[in-house]
Amino acid sequence: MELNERKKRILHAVVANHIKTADPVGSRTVARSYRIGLSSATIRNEMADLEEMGYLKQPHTSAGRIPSQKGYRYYVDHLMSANRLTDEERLSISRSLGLDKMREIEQIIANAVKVLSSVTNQTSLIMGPQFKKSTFQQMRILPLDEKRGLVVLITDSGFIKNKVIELNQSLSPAELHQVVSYLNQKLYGLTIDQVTTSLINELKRDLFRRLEILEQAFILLEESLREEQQARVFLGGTTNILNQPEFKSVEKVHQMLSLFEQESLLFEILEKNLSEEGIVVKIGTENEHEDIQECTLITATYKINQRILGTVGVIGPTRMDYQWVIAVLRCLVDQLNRTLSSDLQT
Amino acid sequence: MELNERKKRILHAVVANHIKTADPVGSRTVARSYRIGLSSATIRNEMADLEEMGYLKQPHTSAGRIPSQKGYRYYVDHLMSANRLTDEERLSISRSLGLDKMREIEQIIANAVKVLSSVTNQTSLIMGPQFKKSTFQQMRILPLDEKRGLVVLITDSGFIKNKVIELNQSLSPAELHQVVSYLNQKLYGLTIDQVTTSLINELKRDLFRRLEILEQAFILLEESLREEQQARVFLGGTTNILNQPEFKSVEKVHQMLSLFEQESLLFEILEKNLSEEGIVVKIGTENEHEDIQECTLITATYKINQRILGTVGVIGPTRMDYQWVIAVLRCLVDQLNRTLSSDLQT
DNA sequence: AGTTAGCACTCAGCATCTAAGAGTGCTAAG
DNA sequence: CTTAGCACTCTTAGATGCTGAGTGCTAACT
Repeated sequence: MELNERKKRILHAVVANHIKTADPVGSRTVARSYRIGLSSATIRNEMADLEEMGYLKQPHTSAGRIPSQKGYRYYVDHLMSANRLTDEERLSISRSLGLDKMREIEQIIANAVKVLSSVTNQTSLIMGPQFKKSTFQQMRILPLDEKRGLVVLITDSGFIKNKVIELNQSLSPAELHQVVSYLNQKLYGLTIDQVTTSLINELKRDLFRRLEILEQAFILLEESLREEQQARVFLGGTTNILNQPEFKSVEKVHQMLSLFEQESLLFEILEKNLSEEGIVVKIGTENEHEDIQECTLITATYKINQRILGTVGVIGPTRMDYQWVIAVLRCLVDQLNRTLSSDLQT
Repeated sequence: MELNERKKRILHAVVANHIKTADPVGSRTVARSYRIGLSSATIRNEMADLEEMGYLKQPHTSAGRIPSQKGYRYYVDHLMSANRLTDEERLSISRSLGLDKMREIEQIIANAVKVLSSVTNQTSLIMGPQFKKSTFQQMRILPLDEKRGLVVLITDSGFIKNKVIELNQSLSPAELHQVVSYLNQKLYGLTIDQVTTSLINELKRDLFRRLEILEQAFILLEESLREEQQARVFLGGTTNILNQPEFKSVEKVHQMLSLFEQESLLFEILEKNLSEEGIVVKIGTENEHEDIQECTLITATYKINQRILGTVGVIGPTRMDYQWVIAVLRCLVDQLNRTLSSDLQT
């Protein structure tokens, strides 16, 4: 089953050429452009072999060959050289990320996705940091007037959530302070999804006398738990797919764009790759979701202080410049990780 | 220049029919479907007149007529009956808005745009409430630890902004409190865009001794001023334009979608209509921005406590179901206004 | 054995053509 | 003023033919 050297070179040539031109590539093109030193007839025979083995396919009887999904997979796994970016390229990415100027994590994320899509010329998507995976750091209640207060919830990784609540029962500042410090003590260091309803109930029991204010204060926690269970997905360069010749028909565009509008679906797709570290390439039907089985999805995870926060990726037709996209993605994630870990450290 | 009754009816028939079918409508269709009691020949003559007067046009020599921009304008201004929604329709919109369950203004806005696009089957857009038009209500500084504090800025209309700042100089709680109450006193009731740099500088002079902490605290104000000058624009149903036959070519789709990606441009477009109360219909070249001169934009403003907060609108091809869209938009804005004013009142 | 040249064959893409159908404008009669 | 009738125009869809790119096969060559 292993390909000999010559077949590898021919497969490589076909894939590379097709990625560049989007056209089926014929034996003559391979013979001419890549110095293999063989005639087109020989290459024709080899290509016929490769087709039989499933690495190439013909869109119609008398056209050149295009890589099959298996062909792309082999290319990614064995043929493609790891393209390191030049220093200028890295610098340019770094500059447009503008990480030095940003403070808020959402801002950084939203900007990263823009950069990624414009550099790769594909659609890119990034899962915002998962709130429920952040750890509780502290909670404060800030009285606004007699009847209302502001609950502020702070986690590591730069999340601050707040909510105006109504204080049905007026507590003295001292009492309020007592409640809050009790909560802080109990919750410190837990991740948000460890703050289960049962834990909340337990705390409620302990503090039964201040139940009413607790009720209100915990609405924030519970709502956060519910709403933010699905972190936001940021999209960039959705219109880039329109530049790809494989999306010249309006129906296909429609299909993709409708998918892009369903944030929850995108989230599911990205979440699948949350566990694996490093870069993951899913080609065609390797993707579970039906609507993207004609696409390739390349993802990587980004971290803060060694903890995986979310997934960032690029989606496009299976004919994609794998080398370039992977190199860019790697560079971007590197920089993200570094900045997030140093800057937002608490 | 005034159209006689018969011409009006014919124009009405042509516009209504074309809105429904997207095809050019011929004299025979008008004669048949609408009980005008005239033969197609007579109607042909009248249509020729209407064309000469600029209300209709022919896409090519031997096709039916389609309304010109002027024709649509006349339809909207004089022919269209104000379509009141049925109670079920109003209820259905109300339910899907789910205003009773929402708390945060951004959430309400983001949901409203979804509802609007799905009900009208067009792309809809809504300008988030303009932060700079909200009035300052109070500011607090919440010490987190020795070196850091959380600045919280609260306006009416439900805005809460916050930011972690570093306190270079440790102030005693009492001093901090003093600074903060001074600021609150000075700023209360001002809109954010009245908090100009010169005012800030003035305050700085007054408080020169606490300059350093002020410096940090005001970063929040200044950044808010800058960043949020452009409120967010929320989009819904961007792919709906793909259902419209006028967007069957990929280039046009590309043009529109690229426009949709430029938030700042959308903002400008919406901002133009911020001053006018009620529903504004801009047809074709009545829009200033070039890229939407083949479209119609219908907008309305929404308010909180009598103050205009932002603009919500629907965009689509000039062939649009004006009656329906206007009715829906009116209903939606009504409900928004009512909920915002009662719920978020402070 | 493996490689290569040559040749017949296939097929998408493009342009050209035709027929059908829809709709108009004009004219003359009601 | 209205209408029937007719010639004319123009789009659309389907059919036809041509061209170029590319293949598969065979036979000759190394």
